[in-house]
Amino acid sequence: MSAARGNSPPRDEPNTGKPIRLKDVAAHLGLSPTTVSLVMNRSPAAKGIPPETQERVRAAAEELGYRPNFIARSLRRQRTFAVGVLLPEISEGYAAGVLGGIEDQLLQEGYFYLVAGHHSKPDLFDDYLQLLTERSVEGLILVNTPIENALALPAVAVAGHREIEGVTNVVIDHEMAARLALAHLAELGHRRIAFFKGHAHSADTESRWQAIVRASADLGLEIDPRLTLQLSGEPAGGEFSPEEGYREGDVFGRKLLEVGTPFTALFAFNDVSAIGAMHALSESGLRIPDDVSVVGFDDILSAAFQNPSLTTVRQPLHEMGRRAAAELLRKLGAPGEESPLAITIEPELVVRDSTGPARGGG
Amino acid sequence: MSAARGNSPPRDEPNTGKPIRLKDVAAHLGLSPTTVSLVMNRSPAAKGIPPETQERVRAAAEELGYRPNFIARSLRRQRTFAVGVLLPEISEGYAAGVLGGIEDQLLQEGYFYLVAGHHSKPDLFDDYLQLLTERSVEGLILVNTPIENALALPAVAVAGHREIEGVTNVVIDHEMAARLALAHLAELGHRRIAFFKGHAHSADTESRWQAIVRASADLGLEIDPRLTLQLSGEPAGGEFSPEEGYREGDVFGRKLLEVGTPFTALFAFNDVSAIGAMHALSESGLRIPDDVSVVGFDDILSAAFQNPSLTTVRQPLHEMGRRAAAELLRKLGAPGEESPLAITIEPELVVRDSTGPARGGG
DNA sequence: GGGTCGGGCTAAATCGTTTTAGCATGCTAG
DNA sequence: CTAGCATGCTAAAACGATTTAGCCCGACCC
Repeated sequence: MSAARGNSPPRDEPNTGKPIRLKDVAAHLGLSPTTVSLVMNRSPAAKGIPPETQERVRAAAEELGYRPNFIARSLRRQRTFAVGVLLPEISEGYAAGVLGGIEDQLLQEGYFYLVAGHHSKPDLFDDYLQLLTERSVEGLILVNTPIENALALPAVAVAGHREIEGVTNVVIDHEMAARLALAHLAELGHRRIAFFKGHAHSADTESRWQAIVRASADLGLEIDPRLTLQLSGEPAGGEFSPEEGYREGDVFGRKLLEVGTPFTALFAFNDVSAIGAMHALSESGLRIPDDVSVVGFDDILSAAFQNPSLTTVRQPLHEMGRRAAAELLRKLGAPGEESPLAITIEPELVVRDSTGPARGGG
Repeated sequence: MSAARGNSPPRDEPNTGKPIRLKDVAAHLGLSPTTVSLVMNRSPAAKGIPPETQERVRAAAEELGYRPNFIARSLRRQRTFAVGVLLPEISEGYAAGVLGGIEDQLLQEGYFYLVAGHHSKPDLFDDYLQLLTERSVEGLILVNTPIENALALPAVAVAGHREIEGVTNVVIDHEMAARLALAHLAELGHRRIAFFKGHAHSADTESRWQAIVRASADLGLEIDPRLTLQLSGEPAGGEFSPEEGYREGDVFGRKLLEVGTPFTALFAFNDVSAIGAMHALSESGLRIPDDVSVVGFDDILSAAFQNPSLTTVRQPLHEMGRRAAAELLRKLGAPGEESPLAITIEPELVVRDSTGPARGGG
């Protein structure tokens, strides 16, 4: 016999053909699938298997290029290491930012995720919830997605609208946001500050406004109702388009001027309305920041590209996504435990060129 | 017996407890799992089952709230209806736009997808490729992701750098892009046009430049080498940051002025460099578009928010994502068939306020 | 009356793992 | 000499579907 030399047949199929199954490794070694499984998973039950055998198994697995089939494993263990993410639309800046953070955290922890964009249509929303559940995701992250009923799975919401039993909300610390922005303006000598309030149906509107009222009081600033305008655009269940917001800011900037009450600064509800207002103001011959300082909210990409660049309160979207994912994984790991109703994230003031010393004031 | 009336026991567990299995439905009906499976899947083999029984099965499934377990089904059928998406980073505008299109197309066709952001690190890239493969994705979409070797799965690349055996590239039609932009400028009377060329290692740079050269010739425009600047920033394997690009555009805008050769229009390589250049130009006292017209490329969100708003060649990112996904699904559906090496997408000229009639020209 | 046919199902194998329960074998202790 | 106990493994039953190969029974044909 010429093939008596090695302990494996002389055929050479390293990576070719079908993937290697656990059974193949076992057969290759003359062991049972059980043993191989035990070793590969470093199961506590493998303590009865001598180190030498374990080494043999691992070497064979490596040599044959064995990759466990995740589907089969999921079926047996009833774990998919996947979570579902529901959001209005990926290409929208807010959601993309948050999703980036979710992604980082999840992949780092060995999870994957399935995303469904419901385009703010409630029926699609239910459908996708159904589909994700069928795919056996272990938990859910809702970004800017209103829900009606309690969910069957552990869930975390970012920019959640309602409070739902068992769903943790990740929200920005509005108190801090208001304090940062107003303290900055106050320091620059501003006393007469105009405000854009958010849309009536946005979750953030009321809490942010309350925070502004409190912070103003703390800083000894008076809020003039004539300088407080409520943005009107009715976001159809979700976000409104940038163009819309921009135009609205433009309109409201003009309205502000029509009021006739003098002011030296504007704290807008978000960056798009701030940018619109900047247009309106500079078209009326006012110079920013010499005549009027403007502060936005969000720190969207274009905030830095404005002329002048926009001072704004940054929502750390990435961080919010990370925290949401981390919290969800914590819930998954500790099913019994109580989980917080809300997680607050600290905003950051980004000072750029749209704010400067008050004109008449200091 | 008091329970002799109905054909099902009087307990009422509609949704409570564990999910319903196929076996449960079968038991409930006194049929075999085989029959139920055949009916539920509308298998051709179910033609032997009388419509009446089929109706009974479907009614029971509905009543019990049966939802097939996707994992089990995937294992048996060796189909996951999932594809993997590799991209540098979600929060980057380009990738988010494309991903939005991918998402729309895939969900519409009943597929889900797993995303992995490799942050332009080649080792992470390989790891994720491995992980996605283990999860049995059926195909891959690479967004702005360079690969070295052929892939084991059907794949489509968006903004692919190299040509790889078996990978279809989705690319923008640079010929058309150049023609649109230059015809627009020519129509406005511009003859002396400055250009920013892309970075040396960007895949688009060369083909777009060639297209510009050809389109110029066709339109009877001369390209002045003194007015042709090559952007220098070396994007470390991926995209460079907006701030960087913006600053670079600023610098190159200034350089352009230093050259001293007169020009009435600038066609930049992308929007961020165009925006930077607009800054530099207006700081030097030139008015846009009265003195100089500027055309960008990409149509990023902030393009519309500039002052003046930027005329630009839009890359339909969403559409590119859609097409990529559609092509991948086609490949999956027709494994043998040859597939195109490239799919070209038509760009669109978005005329805004940064372009106007040439000053001296007439 | 026996063979054939087709209608209406079902048994059992399979997908690739994990996991529970236990089987040989040899050694030691009594 | 045998009970007891490690040691080193394995058989087989899950997980929840799909799918192949038939089975049983009654009707029809000659």
